[in-house]
Amino acid sequence: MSDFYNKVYEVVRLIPAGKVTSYGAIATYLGTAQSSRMVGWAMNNAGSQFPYVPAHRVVNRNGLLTGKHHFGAPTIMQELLEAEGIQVIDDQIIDFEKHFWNPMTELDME
DNA sequence: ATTGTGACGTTGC
DNA sequence: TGCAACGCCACAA
Repeated sequence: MSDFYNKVYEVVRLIPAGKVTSYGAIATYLGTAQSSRMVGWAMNNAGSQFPYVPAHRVVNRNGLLTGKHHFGAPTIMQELLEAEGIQVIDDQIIDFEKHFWNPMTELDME
């Protein structure tokens, strides 16, 4: 497993409940801001990772649940987010920026 | 080594 | 304001 993937999973696991972040934010934190797509693709294998990777807390820059189809059921992602107190309407996170969790701002001081 | 793709992002029309 | 196209990097075949 490439470190890139590992880092992605690591950061995603660090996302506190009730918070969300974007693929681009993670990519930028990892230093590969242009590889935002890679982040999403990494999540593709997240299901095989342990422990559980809260991929539902990772959305696109629009706060849209673009990857919900990869959860097995298109409703799981929204359900999980709502369970954490995040309002989701039509795959769109309400107050996205308010729930936004920036990895470089939160754990940049290393 | 080359080609294709991807849960994104940004720019242009 | 909405949709289309391009770019970009890393990984799989």
